[in-house]
Amino acid sequence: MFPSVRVKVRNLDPCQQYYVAMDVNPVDSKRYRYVYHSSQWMVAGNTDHSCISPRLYVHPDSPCAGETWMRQVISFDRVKLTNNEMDDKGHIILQSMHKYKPRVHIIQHNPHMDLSQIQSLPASGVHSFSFPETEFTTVTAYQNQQITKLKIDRNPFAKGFRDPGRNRGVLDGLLESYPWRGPLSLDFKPFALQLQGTDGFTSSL
Amino acid sequence: MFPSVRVKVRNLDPCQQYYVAMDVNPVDSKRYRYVYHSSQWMVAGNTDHSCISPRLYVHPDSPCAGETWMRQVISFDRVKLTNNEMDDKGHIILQSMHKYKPRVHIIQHNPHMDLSQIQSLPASGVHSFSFPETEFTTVTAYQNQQITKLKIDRNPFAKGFRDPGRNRGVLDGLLESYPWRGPLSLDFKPFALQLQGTDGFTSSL
DNA sequence: CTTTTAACACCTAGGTGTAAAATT
DNA sequence: AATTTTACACCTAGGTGTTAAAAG
Repeated sequence: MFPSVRVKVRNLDPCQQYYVAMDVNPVDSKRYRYVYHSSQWMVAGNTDHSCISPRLYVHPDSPCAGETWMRQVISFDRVKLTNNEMDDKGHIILQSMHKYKPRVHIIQHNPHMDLSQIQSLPASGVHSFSFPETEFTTVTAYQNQQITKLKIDRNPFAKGFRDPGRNRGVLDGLLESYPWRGPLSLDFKPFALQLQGTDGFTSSL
Repeated sequence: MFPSVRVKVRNLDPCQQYYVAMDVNPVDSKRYRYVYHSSQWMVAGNTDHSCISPRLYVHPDSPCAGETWMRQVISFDRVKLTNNEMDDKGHIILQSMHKYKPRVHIIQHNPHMDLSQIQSLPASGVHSFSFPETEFTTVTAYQNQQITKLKIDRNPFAKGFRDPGRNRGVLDGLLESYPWRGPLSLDFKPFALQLQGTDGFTSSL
């Protein structure tokens, strides 16, 4: 998943232990198609079969003290997406041509529970955050050439496809429409959610 | 560090949480030199200055339930050694031309303590194990050609130096003198330490 | 003289988009 | 016709011993 979700969190108890996790929720029950001439995603029908329960990606630094979580940008750059409903590698399962929105969860560590293998969210002690600007549409082949160029330009692993001369102008325009101002900001005080920046965001199924 | 220390552990409380860690202790206060004609390490003097407190490598799966630790071979294949006393990357600091022996520690997770950043062993709740056959001598350049060949043959990252035709006979002899019978075995019952196998073992400083 | 460092070629391991083929 | 899969070249990232130079 690139760009990856990056988050800063505040107002945790420095001495308390927390798990931090991410999942990805459907925005609606619609299937979409991309209309080239208007450069827009349009509703193309309803979701066939409702999906399995969404998988949880637990941040590999978990569990960790609030102090440590707050000191760093929390980056979910190892999250993997798949459209294979039979996936056995723990990847997050999504349906192609659908809209999704990531959620970030701050989970208070309860010493009485063994969370080392958690696969779903506990019933209590969880605060969840999501950011409208991180909504994205899943594809198996790119529909929007601007997204392709954004990825080639920003992802180090795609360096082989950069064309230093020819595409410069295109990229400049791209960076305007996909601002890149740093990590999202979580404030742990309930009802005091605050955004610090935005990330352009796409899936790369 | 190759070969890496690999260990199986038994008789943990399946529901208890444990940290597993490794450190490397000096065997004596002697400096050694390798004598070619007798293919032996000989004492060459005493250690100049006694070292800093040994660094602890905490296994990245920590903390984890006893059940999970027992289900898998615990492999310390990410341990890094250095002779740089000013190292700031958390590597284990050793002096070259000295003898060392790794120790494995099973640390009961105390919910009242934050062990997520432990740098030294707690005063209680620790069981430590070491295996005589894992003793090794540190070098900055290989002294013993058998060790070189063992590493080239067994380490996937050294595949580029394998010579399929010419060295076959030499390697066969090597494998006899450096048995490779699988992971070491830890039994958590005190005073019931039991070895299941042995690892040939060298540093690659 | 012995020991250590640094640049190097050669690997493993795995994250990219591309293009053609396969599927629906 | 639209969507998905597969093989591929091209990267990043980093673990090997070698070799020649440097250090002691």
